[in-house]
Amino acid sequence: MPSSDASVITVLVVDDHPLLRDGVAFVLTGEPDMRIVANAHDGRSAIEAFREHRPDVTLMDLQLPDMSGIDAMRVIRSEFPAACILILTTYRGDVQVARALKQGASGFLLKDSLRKELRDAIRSAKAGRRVLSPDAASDLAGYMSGDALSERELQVLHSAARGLGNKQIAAELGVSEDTVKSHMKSILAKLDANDRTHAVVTAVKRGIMQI
Amino acid sequence: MPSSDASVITVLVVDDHPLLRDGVAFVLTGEPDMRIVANAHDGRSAIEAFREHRPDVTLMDLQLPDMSGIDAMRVIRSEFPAACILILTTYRGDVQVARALKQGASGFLLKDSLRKELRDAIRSAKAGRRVLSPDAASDLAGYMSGDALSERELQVLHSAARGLGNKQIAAELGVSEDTVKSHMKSILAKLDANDRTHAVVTAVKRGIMQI
DNA sequence: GGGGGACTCACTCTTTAGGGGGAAGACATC
DNA sequence: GATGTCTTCCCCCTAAAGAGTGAGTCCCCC
Repeated sequence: MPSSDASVITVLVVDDHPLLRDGVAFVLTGEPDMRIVANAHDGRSAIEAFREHRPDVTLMDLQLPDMSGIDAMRVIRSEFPAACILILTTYRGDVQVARALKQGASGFLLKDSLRKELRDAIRSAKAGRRVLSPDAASDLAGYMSGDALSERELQVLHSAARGLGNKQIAAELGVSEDTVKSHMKSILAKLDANDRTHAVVTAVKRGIMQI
Repeated sequence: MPSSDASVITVLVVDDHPLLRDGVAFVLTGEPDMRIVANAHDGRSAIEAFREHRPDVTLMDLQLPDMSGIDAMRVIRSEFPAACILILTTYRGDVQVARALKQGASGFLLKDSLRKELRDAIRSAKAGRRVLSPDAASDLAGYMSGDALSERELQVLHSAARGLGNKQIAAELGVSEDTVKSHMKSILAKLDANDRTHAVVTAVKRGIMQI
């Protein structure tokens, strides 16, 4: 999906914060080899904007009002498998980043990236290279290597965060209370948490879970 | 503390995200009556920048790497009581906003404010008016009217979020375990939570607490 | 085929959490 | 003075959580 002018990288910016979009615009202003062709503030408009403009590079926030950036990316890449999408993330150590990379993101950038990093990232993405913010990359390595919670454990923790007791969680998941307790023990051990409250907080801090 | 040119509003931007600072710069570029005289990425440099430039209006993020925006504001206003400081906040319903207003902030703006809102807010602040983002104002009213947690209750909840049990919290606060239990009962009632885990999650969701 | 997770369930045990009620002093407000 | 909230503390009780230990079935990978 080339742009109309082969020498210019066309960019779509997807973020729900106008000021951040303006910041990107500011950084890219004056760069002769890139041009913002569209902005979007949510997932739906991002998908529409992509269909209309076929940008070379899309900067996509993970947190959008209507859907996650990952879902928007999935839709776009299902239609345009060659779409080049860079994830913008606010928080260091966001576990979503790993999921996004698995699903074809071209890389990710912390929102507190410097101007040069942003410009370099866009050019690298256009060139087909994977782009990883150095700061974020170390975090990624951190929780990739660390004890990851299993799917079932995540389900248990999510239910616990909703204020459910072990018995209620067991009913919800269709298992025995002992099983839930067993999962919870693993969770506490993996997260090095003192109790379920601490576990939820730790998981949120590490980006393992969103609340 | 007037600027060198009385017809121009001098602005100091304090935020740890370069892209957001650039966004503000982008929005203010082309406005003949305002000029960014300095940027700062943390509290310390914000205070220094204020001393050096005496801006008419300061845009201050609440979350800074080295100290809270409120602390930075307090230092600045202790030296320059007439300092005009607008709080920038990312999250709707941030309870910190109420505290900032009490301590002399000129107003607050959500970071997803539109360009016009930002420009208007700066001019209003310079003119001595209080500025409240409409969206944020309703949130403010919401948790002002709702069952607010007392200081002590917040302390208990914070300790609980760190994985402490009632006994440990009691030791930390220098009170009896029964007192902590009593506070926790109030917390659960006020937040309509099933247990402490749910209470922490609810408090974070409502912006009452940060983790 | 063996090792290692993940998921499941069971048992016992101690500690903790949470619900109920009551009460007192400090302090501000009306 | 009365009202109300905050903070502190006490009693009771049941239900729940967490620690320890063991064990069965999967399934994947080496």
